[in-house]
Amino acid sequence: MNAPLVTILDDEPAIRTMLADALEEAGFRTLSFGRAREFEAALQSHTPDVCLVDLSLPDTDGLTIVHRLALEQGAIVIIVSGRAQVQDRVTGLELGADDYIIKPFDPAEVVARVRARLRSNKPAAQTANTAHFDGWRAEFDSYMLVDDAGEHTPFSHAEGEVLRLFLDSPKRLISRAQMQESLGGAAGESFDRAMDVRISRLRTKLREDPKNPQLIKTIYGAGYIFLGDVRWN
Amino acid sequence: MNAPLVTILDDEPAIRTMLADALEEAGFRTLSFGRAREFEAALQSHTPDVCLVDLSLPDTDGLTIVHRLALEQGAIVIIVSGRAQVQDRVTGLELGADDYIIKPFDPAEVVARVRARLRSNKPAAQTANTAHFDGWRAEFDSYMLVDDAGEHTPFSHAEGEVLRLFLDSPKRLISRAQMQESLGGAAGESFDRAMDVRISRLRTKLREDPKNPQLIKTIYGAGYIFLGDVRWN
DNA sequence: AGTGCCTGTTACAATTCGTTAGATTTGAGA
DNA sequence: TCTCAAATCTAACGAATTGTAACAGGCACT
Repeated sequence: MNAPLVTILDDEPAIRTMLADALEEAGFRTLSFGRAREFEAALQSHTPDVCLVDLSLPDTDGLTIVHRLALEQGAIVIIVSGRAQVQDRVTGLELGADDYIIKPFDPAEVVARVRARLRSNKPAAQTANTAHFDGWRAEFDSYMLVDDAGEHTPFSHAEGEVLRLFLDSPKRLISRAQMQESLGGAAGESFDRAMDVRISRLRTKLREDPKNPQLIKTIYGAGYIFLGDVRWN
Repeated sequence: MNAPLVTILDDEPAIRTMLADALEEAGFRTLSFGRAREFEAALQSHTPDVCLVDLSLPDTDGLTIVHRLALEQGAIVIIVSGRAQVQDRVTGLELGADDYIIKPFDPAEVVARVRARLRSNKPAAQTANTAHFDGWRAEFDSYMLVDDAGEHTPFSHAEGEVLRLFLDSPKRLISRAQMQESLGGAAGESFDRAMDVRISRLRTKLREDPKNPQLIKTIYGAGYIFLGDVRWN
């Protein structure tokens, strides 16, 4: 549970420090780079949660970096650029950037936009504590499930662990082994039975039809898969 | 598989039509509203993928709507506002908005930002996991077969393995040896019997006439061939 | 102690899926 | 066309896996 890491790639030192100061003030960790080469080298050992990228770099075309980061590595990329033309912004976003901020900017807005991206984009970099899916809202602060009609159903800590695991990796098979490891997996003898029971109880609270569950599917001999359009907020 | 639905909430008709035109041109469905009351009424029957919201509305404070949409309904909210102060933007984003676009805007940029939000919210660039063939749809995420009439039939993991093999190589002979290898081919003695049974069960779910199967043909002494116009999606 | 909640354990029911076995189909050769 | 062995189909059985109701211990609060 470290603070999210934000990388800054800009050739102007003044901008780097301005951004770094504002972001660290807001509680983020930062790494700054003036050249694409250094930045790419650092990626070997760090995995940033958000990448701020300036388009006009001395050694590379910024758009190439954006494309590689966003589409190949799946990172959250925010372009911070002096190019203010609409066409620049459109192509930047089309190339996979998640946001496009124009210089000159106010550091407070950058922080707000970084937060907004972290909030909803990648569950891996959790900062949010509420998830929405298929007419449900899961509030991990208050341990509550809320349905369309606003009806509240509490869930326990153990149930929340399973639910969080599902909501972090929707539409992907999660094996029993993974579950045991992620959760309090002191792999006991019949520990897998306990997992079954947790899931059964969670299913009940989600009002799943036992004969035909829509959200939590069992894959015989493999594990479970959570189907649901998850959005963290 | 509908086009994403974008709602527009703005009290100026000119802006509504400008946005609607650009978004529909780009392939989205749109719904426009001039007042918060109408918009909220429409939410009862529609669930938009993205909500564009103007902050200055005649009948309500726009921020209230943003807050409710984002935090309670979990919608993607983009504020489109004439208020250009940094403080407005920060509070808007802080309240849960996913983006903040300042008037006057270029419709092309709005489209690009809507796309960016939809893109990043759909995680795990799905490798094609749904196939269509001869009035059927096979959903490998949810382990469901869906017929023309929309009736759902679940298929098991083992059945899905066979089905996927067929759908990957339609109209081509698949020998038993290939099947054993592709699937969990711990080639036992009577393992081919197991394969028979899998196919038999799959045929039942596809409502094949045992005397005259249309989709899965047996080639005596050679293997099986799947006839069907497969289109992956 | 008493009450209520959480959570693992147990026991049994239900499901999945390979195996078995008998029925049916296929195709080569008479 | 007829015969027969091999190949295939599928109902039925059973081992392994999973679902869940019921029970029990632990913990917090009265």
